[in-house]
Amino acid sequence: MSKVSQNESVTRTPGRPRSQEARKAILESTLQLLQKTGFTDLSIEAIAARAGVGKATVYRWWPNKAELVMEAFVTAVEAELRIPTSGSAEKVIREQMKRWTRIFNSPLGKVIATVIGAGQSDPEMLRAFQRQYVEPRRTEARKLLREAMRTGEIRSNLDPDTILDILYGPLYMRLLLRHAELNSELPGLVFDIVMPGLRPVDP
Amino acid sequence: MSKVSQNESVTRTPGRPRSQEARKAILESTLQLLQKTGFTDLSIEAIAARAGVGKATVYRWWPNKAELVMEAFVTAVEAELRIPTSGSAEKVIREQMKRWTRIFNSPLGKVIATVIGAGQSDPEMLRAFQRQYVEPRRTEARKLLREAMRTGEIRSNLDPDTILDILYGPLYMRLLLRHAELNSELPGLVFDIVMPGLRPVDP
Amino acid sequence: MSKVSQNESVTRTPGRPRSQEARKAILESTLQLLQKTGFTDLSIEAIAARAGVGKATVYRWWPNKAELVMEAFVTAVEAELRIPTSGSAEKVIREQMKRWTRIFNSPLGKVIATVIGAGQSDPEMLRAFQRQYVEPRRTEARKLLREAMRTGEIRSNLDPDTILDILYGPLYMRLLLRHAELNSELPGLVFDIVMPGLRPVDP
Amino acid sequence: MSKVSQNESVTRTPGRPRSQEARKAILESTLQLLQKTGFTDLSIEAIAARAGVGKATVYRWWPNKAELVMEAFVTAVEAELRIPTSGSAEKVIREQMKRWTRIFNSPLGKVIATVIGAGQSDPEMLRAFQRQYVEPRRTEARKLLREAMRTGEIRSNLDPDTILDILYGPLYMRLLLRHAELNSELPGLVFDIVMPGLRPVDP
DNA sequence: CAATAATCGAGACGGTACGTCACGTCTTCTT
DNA sequence: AAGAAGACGTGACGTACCGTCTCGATTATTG
Repeated sequence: MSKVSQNESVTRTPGRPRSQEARKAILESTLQLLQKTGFTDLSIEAIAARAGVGKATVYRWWPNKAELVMEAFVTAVEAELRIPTSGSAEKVIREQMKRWTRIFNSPLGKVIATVIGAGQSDPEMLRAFQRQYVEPRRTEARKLLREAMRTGEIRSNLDPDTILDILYGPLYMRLLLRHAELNSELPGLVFDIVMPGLRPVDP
Repeated sequence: MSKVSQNESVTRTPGRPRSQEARKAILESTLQLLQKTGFTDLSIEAIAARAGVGKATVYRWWPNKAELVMEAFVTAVEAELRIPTSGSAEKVIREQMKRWTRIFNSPLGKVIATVIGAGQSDPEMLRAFQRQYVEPRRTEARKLLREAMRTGEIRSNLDPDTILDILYGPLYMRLLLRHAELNSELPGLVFDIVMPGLRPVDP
Repeated sequence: MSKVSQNESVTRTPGRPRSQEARKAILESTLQLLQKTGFTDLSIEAIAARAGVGKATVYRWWPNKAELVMEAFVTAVEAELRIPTSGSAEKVIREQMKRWTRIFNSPLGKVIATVIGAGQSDPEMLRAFQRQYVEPRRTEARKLLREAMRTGEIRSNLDPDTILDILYGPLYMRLLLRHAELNSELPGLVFDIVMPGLRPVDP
Repeated sequence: MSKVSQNESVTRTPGRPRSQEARKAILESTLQLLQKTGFTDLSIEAIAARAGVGKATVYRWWPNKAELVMEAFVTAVEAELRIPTSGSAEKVIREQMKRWTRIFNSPLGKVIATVIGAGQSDPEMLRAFQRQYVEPRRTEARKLLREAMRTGEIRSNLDPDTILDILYGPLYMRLLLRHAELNSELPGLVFDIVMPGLRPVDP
């Protein structure tokens, strides 16, 4: 029995290790440039230049612009991914919708819109977006709804995903189509209209 | 009195008139290439080549890729823009949602998603999309809803745009995020959940 | 019978014609950079930049650096390619050797050495060098020697090319190996040593 | 008395000694790649990879590609550098010229041409070539010629270097310009033409 | 019916960014 | 210390499109 760290032996790869400074600088300048130029006009050349990094270093670690933007985006969003509060499903969802309305109106909202937009020409990007952003939140939200169904807070014969799409759809639609303002009152209005349809029919 | 074309003061400009063959060929190849490559990878160079047209001819009539795509899109969508049926608001909207679900699943759906996607990096494009596609339909739909409010079919203290966003939001969300299937049952499910919240409270 | 220029009908190709300004600027900056940096360090990027020309314009007309350098070289050398004087073979060759000694010591000499040097790693370049530079001069020189053989000025059982290699070999050797000075006296020294072996044995 | 290594003051540096396997592998793969790709396309990256060696190991011992190639070249040529036979100057030189004709036609000839070619863009390389290859042989050849002048075998008022350039010039010229074949008969032809000019005038 | 004028195709132009390759240097662990 | 492995910033490669610009040819209206 030795003091060798068990099977967590990290087995360092040989060679010079990846520079964390470079990685961070790249992700940061990606995010900054993304906010001012949009996805299409965003060039790897400019990202590398602003990060003080060789272009090859970018290509060494990210296969294309989409993956790089996704990682930059996820890194920025990470803190926001959790559903923080607890309480009745109704209260939690209401607050969560308000929170995302604020996020959609912040610079991050522009990035989210850009990522979804880019995903329309880049299936890989859209898949990454689903996997890293949509699905984690959906999973938590579905759990919340199922629990609410069990307790009788909402009707139990509904598909959780459909409910979520009805609640969040208006927010995304206004984020992406910009046909109407995405103001702080919208979540409340939406909720008030939708809620009656969710409650059990007979008290 | 001369053979001047009557009073329909067309004031033909001198010089060779615009070639309608070229115009059609350009719009058609734009649409075709758009469906197979997405907006970003769509190049004017390729459009002109496929249309058998000089590049300058494209640039003479459309200022940029976005406008060209918009015109190609609107030309293709034109027939679908009207709300055809009449009857109770409930019935009309229900059918209209089903109809758009079908369109979203057709090749045209891909084009719509592409146009919205491109709009995220190109404000001009998004504005053209709103003006030429969203607004005409909204206007008709708003009228329909206001009439239904007047007759007491739905509650009168609601914002028509919010209602429309709740109904169509899930469709657009699935079109753009592709996180779940956009099948023919969705409109019914959405409608059944939302409708109770729209009806007048006390019978 | 019309005044149509016969079959010399130039049949212009369609499209914008090649820019002669660009062509000249490229050849000139090639020559200038070649003299200061050598072949290896000569970059198409730098040539294009100095010529105020797009890189693609260079690549449109020359497949690689070697061909470009060859054309620049030949353009510069063109005026020197003729054997100008006439008289006895002995006198003509003697003067020609002196002339090339001067050329080898001029900036053009550096270019010639560079071209031959580059040819060692680039067979295509060497072939172009032979075709465009060596062979034209050889042809004239061979003719001169054959005439001198006919008149009995030099022995008739010798291979003209061998004679030329003996006479010019020392010049090229010093140009390329730089092991000894290539001064103005060398041609005379070489000529005096070689000449006895060229004259008919018995008068 | 200590375990100090005796008086054979080799003063070994501390640390791991240089790997002779690595050195040989590098020189060998340099030579092999040189024969198949030419100097320009020869990359340190490829040499190191083929030798199974880290790039830094190459750079630790050779400052640049030119020096590395020179050492590889000299190592290969070393055995050929001596003038082996003795006898009359005429006979020795005649045989030496034949010998180099054979060498020039062997794979080594390609390497020599490559080295001279590379030297045209790399003064350092040319200097190394002179120092390590040209000069040693010249020194011996000059001595031979001066002895022949002393014995009256050849005229004494000639510059040995000029003579050598006349004799070897044609060989180098054909090696480098490839305008004519460098066959085994050439040395004899050259020698027969040049020799009369070397012999004393009056018998 | 010629002159004028705008459009057409073709394709060259000066640019910008692409994604790749090798450079020569560096940082890690191993020998 | 020297080794291999391999990441680093740098810079040129050759390519693809950008949007603009000449060309000659074509097709209309105007004098």
